[in-house]
Amino acid sequence: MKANIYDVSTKAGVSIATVSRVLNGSANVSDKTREKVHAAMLELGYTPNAFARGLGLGSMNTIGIMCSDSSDTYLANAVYHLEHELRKNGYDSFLCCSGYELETKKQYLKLLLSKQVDALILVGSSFLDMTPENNQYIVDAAQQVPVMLMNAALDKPNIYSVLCDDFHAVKHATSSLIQTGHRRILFLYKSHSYSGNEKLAGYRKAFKKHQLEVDERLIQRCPKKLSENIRFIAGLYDMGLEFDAVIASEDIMAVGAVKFAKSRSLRIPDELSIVGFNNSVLAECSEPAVTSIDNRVEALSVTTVNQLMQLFAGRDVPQKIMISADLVQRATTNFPPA
Amino acid sequence: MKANIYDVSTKAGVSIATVSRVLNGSANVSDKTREKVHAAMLELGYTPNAFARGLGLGSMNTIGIMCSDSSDTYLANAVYHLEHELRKNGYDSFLCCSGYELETKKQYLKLLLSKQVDALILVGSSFLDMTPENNQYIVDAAQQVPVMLMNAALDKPNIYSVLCDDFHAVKHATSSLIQTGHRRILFLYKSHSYSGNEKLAGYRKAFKKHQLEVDERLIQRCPKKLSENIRFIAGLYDMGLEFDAVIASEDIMAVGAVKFAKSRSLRIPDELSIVGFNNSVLAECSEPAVTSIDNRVEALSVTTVNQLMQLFAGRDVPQKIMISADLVQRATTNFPPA
DNA sequence: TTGTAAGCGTTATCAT
DNA sequence: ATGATAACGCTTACAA
Repeated sequence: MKANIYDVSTKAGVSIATVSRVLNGSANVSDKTREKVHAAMLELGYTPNAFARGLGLGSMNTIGIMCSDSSDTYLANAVYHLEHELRKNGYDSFLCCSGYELETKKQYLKLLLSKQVDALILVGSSFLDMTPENNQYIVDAAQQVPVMLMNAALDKPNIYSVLCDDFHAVKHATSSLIQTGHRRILFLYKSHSYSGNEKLAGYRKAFKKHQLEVDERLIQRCPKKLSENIRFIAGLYDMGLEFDAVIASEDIMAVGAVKFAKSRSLRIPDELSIVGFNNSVLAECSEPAVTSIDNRVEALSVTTVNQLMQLFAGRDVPQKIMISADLVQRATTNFPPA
Repeated sequence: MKANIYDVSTKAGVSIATVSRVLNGSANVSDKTREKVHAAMLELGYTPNAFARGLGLGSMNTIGIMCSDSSDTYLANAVYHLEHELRKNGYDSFLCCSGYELETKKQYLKLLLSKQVDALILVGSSFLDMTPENNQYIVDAAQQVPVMLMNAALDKPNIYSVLCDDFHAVKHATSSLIQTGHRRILFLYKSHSYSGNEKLAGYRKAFKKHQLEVDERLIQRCPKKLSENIRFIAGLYDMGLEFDAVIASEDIMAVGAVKFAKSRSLRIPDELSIVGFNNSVLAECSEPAVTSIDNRVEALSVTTVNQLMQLFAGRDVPQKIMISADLVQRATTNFPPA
């Protein structure tokens, strides 16, 4: 039924080597033979076998994209742009959603490697653990193929990082809140990931800059699910924790803060200012729309792929590239125009 | 550097056939040899070559997932659940975002096929064109591998469909709006896709059932982008089009309707009732939260993969499976409790 | 239970 | 410019 290179060679009356040359666009083929071969291919409906090709070449032009959860708005966007950019460059993408369990991550990464991917892209800082041993599996993987980290950094051989300057972004946003008269700024974070820590450091730095003390009770780990985070924030409020502003490490938490404010009839931004993170569609959907830090997922994705292509081309590439964030002001803050 | 099956066989002092048997968990291997082989593998850090395996087996256990745009909330969720379910069954996923251009879709589908995927899953009704010739490329693809359509249907050999009963869902929602006193129900749609048509048919059917005429001006194609769709709806309103309810074929448009209502100080749901579609996080983020038709993307995804696995197992599977939708009531409607 | 050997469909290295 | 032929690393009858 399905034709292979031998069938084509017989039909065209040439050797398989010549067919292979035509297939790969080698210059060393006469126009006449090329025509003949093309005709034979067309007639037989020939499709080259990718496995055989991969076996011979040692590559199927395939990249493994790993993320914890591609249904997350931010990660979904990253995956989308990565896939797009990779395809532009002739690469297919294996998608792999690993969840947040270390063991699963290890296992899935191994699976991806076993499929002979040409490189790995790990999206999101959730892949970096604070305990170095827990990152060893990434270091090991990098012995086989280049590993690109998006929004994380790990200074090891064959590992490259492209990330957003979360530290300065949060520092700047916090500073703006302080300058507009806020002192009790609730900092909501999701986890102690690499970027989670960067954001928190930016928060602290802003207070330091303004010679203010940080009240540690204002730093809170917050659930991600909307219904839960609303309840969580309300819980803090009801326990007597006072705050006049919120910085959230994810837009969904900022939306939760908006909903909380509504439920207690707090005026936004007068009684409560809110800043989100990611500048996702969620920030827009909220009413009032949420001021959000744009960590430029598209630029990050494009850069990541570009770096990888440079690497494939044998060029020297920097181990770490930092892209600065934007602050998109909407109705939950009253910052003065820049 | 990297070990292959021969290295393992030498180190273990057995033949490659035995190594292969161990690799594939064949029963016909003595425990002792199995141990030896495992030890050798471990020592050499052996990883089987997937290409060679694929070449021998004719499959790499890989499924091609194609969607127009994985950054779309709904599609991102579908992709997430599909990938998850496929992995459970030992399959990897090639992700391919094709956009909405027919030529690109054709080209990408060919690309996916050239990678020797075991099946194709096309997510979203945007893959079905109203002009049958434009679907021929899908029919052709189905000659090579089974094609699963998620939220679309095409009655051709080796093509299977899993879809949500959009027709009845919209009919029911429209009916409920009529029963709660609405007569001028604005129907906002994105495109004339398969499911787009089903939804519209449900809308019309509800009016017919209640022996009411449909005002065609109330059926409007609406931009997807939030800022644009708010403007679009406001435009209709300002042109004098009267409506007391909105049914949107996507949550984002329903959110647009909410924002429009806010901008004109229309009370929700008293002066304007709104129903969205997909029951996505966007519906929750809105204020007030939007009543939305839940087309059960997870159930759809799981079923799609299950069907595929049945098919692989050689069992007979129905060409078309329909799953009914849920109506999730929130604050933009005042339907009586069911 | 284990081994031998023939594929699987390419690419690449030689010759010619 | 073209053709033989040896890899590539694995699976799987068929033998033993």
